[in-house]
Amino acid sequence: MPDYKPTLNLPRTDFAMKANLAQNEPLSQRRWDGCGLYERLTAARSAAPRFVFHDGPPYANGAIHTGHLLNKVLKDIVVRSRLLVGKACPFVPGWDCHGLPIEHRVMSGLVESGRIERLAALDEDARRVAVRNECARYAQKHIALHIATLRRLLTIADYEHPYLTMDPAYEAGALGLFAELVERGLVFRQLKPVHWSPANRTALAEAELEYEEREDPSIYVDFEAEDRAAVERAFGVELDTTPSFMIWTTTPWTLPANLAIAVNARHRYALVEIDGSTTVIASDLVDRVAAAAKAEKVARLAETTGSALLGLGYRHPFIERSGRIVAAEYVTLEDGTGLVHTAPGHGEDDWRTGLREGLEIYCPVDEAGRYDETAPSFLRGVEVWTANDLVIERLRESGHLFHAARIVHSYPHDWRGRTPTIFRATEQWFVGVDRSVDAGAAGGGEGSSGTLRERALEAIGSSVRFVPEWGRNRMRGMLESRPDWCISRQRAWGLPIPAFRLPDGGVFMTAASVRAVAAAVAARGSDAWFREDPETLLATYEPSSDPHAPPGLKVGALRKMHDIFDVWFESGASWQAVLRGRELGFPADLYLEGSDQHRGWFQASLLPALGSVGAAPYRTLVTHGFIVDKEGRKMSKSLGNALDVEDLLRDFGADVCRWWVSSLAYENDIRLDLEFLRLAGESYRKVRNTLRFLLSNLDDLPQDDRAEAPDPRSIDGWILGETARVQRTVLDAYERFEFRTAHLAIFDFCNETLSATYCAAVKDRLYCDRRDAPRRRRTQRAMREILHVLCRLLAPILPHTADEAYRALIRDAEACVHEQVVRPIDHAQEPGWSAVLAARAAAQKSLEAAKADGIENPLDAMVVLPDPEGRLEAFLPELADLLGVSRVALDRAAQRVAVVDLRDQPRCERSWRRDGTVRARSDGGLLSDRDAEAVGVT
RNA sequence: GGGCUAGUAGCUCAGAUGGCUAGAGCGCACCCCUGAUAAGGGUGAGGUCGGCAGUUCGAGUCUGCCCUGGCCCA
Repeated sequence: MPDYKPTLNLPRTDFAMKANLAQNEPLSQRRWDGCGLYERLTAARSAAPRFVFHDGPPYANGAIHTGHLLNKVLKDIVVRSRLLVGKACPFVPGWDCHGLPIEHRVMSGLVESGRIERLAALDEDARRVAVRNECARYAQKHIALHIATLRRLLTIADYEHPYLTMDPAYEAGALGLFAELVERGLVFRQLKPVHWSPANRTALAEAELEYEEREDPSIYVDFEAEDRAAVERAFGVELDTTPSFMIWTTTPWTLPANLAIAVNARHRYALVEIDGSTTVIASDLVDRVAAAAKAEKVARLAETTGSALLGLGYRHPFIERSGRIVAAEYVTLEDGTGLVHTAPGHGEDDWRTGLREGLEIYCPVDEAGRYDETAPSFLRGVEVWTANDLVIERLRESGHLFHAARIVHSYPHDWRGRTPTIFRATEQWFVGVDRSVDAGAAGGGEGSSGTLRERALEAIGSSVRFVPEWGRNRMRGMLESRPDWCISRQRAWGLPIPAFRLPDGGVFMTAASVRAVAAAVAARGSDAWFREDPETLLATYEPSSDPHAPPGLKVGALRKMHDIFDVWFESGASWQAVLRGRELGFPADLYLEGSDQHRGWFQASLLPALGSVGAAPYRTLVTHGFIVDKEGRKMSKSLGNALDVEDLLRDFGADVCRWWVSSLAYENDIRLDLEFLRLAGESYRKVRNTLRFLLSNLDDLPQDDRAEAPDPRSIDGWILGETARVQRTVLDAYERFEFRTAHLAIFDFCNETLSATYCAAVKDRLYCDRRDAPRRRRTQRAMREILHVLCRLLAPILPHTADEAYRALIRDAEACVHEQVVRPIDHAQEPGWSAVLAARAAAQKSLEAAKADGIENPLDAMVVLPDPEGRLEAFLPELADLLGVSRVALDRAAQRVAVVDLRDQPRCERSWRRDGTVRARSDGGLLSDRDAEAVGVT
């Protein structure tokens, strides 16, 4: 029997089945970098419609983690899908460089290495510059690491020219924006309590605190009511003595700053007689207080609600001053008395309450932790820690001390000296959200007036698109309740707030002076603030032309102040410093970040933009969720369930990671486990093998082969119609940021439409038809067209694989799919195909059932399809291939599919089909007519 | 404690305006192919739709409460 295998047109391609991504992807990356792909695209699309997509700056610290992977891959799919439709999509990656985490790290390093001692010899400014240099180096190092990994992730961006918030041009942009806000009257100074280290005379951030056990006094204090009758009315009783309000505190030293007592309006409060004193305590806490004080006689006289107590007055126990009862939600029944001593200068909650109630933010404690001149005489000059006992003694003497004990509790300490810290009100800079924007100020600013809050609510309510839509509601809630924005920090590593101290103790900073400093910073970086004197910094400032300059201002008499900006202010200025500064376009079409940025960067960007240009800096906000582990728990290093991105790239490859990302419902939490990536890898291989099968059958198709579109009733006409449909679906999904829909459409197309249906059906003609048979060529041309479409549609998700396949397709190793634009493809769908596919499904079930009768191979069968309306007739030439059987017949009278056993009929030794034409040929083999013709025998 | 959000087969997800025996892919099981071969094809088994009440002729889909996660606040 002749061996016919060599006469077949079997598949051939260099496109390997095994992707070897970890090894080959870096080669792709190098090839793209080598040809300057980003720059080439920028140049090629310079006149094209632009999609302005602005990157939010990750913090320049640590390594790229899985959250970055998610974020940056989603962004890259956006960029590449816009490039695919011919748009220009400049994408400048950014890094947030300043801030405490880096400064903290650097300081720890300096302490450990002992170099901190050497810095101590320097003056204040020189020390700051030295620390800043270290910080800058640290940031730079991590940015380089980030970029390397992001490149390895196959993201396309202007990595040669990233924006760094520590670059002079950026800093100047941020200061310019700040000047606008100053000009519009949105920036002001106000006291606010911060964590303070009396030992080091410095403000501390939350991260610089270490909580340690500490023993403190625990005292219950009676604050005498001012108006007995009012209390009687509140409780509906008559009394023969003036009652008091009982508070509990562990910081007696803050009592001199007491200005109010807070209650929870919803709780119940009791008027009690307890060991001789008549006082008010939360009903649920009476027993607890009595037990703590070992009180013997406790009698409840009456009860009322917290709201009934609001507004009642009391006398301060040792200062000539009155206070009143105010409401606060944070008052709980956990401990104490349910009445909270409130000192707006000594606590964050107290401060908020104070602002709301219009209380003074009073803080009689200086930076060394000693009372100032405003304190009562027995405390002046005394350290707060010593004051505790003095205060207690004074309360005891005057009969206001109900009970005193000691308590061991967790208390914040300065991370360096391990000394206890206090809350102390200091002057801070704020951007006011409820101040009306001074629209008349020079420089304009469109839009109506209104406050930042009003403008923000309006912007996100109408002019910004949210994906997912619920982001709008979430952000609205946050904007409605957000406080004024405290933009100052007392650190070294940051952008200085360019304010000066006047000789009279006042503060000098105007829009014009900020702009002058911005010019200096633009030229010499923000280190200039620490290196230069006020005259140099304000070289371009002219007091006589600044209407806001204080009279008689002498620049030489100014002293620099040393607050720096909150890093959120800096990153929030990116639209100004980058989009406008580099003329990339404003506002941005898109910001895409994790949903935590509804409070963070989105707001930090929105508020200043509304305050200066009067418009939101973005048109659309897309947010994604957070990576969690297999069980849905937060992923973190400390929990030990974090996955390393470098490991993932090595073990799975960037394309597989990206394929996984594209499959996600990214707006929710995202579970990640090695198992999921393994599954993504399998589905990736399905796509890859489909590409490979298509490519491997084009080996002999002449490059210049062209022909008219195939008959829509042919299988090739059908597949081209399907291809067009998939392209529409995928492009539409990309457009709407529904990458998952694109992923599914592509996968389903590769898996079902192509691999299981089309490719299986056309194998026979590809392998067995004469090489240049019209039917075979028609299929090859269809496959080539499919590949052109598929490579492009895959390019945003699988940059390496799509490019690899594309280069194999057009047989040009230098080609690049990423420079290609989507192909117009318009093939009509022949409506009869749905009946054909339904018949195919029915036939497959019948064939499966026929296995029981011994017909295990479909090529041993003929299928008779019922065709009552004759709808299948036009497709008859393709039906046998489509069903994978040897023959198909149609029967108008039949009700159901019939499978006919052909095993007694001769089988073609070349095509293995029993199509009824098989007979012995001149070469001695058994062949069908088609195969005899292909081999050239008779 | 508050705002937003999620909980549907082992896994990832679909399931406008409430309406037939709740869908898809992967995985799994069984079978076929051995001319896509560390590939390919077919068939099939898997779910009390987080829990408990309620509204309704009828609820995965509406309401309330609860449980378990996530983000942001307090």
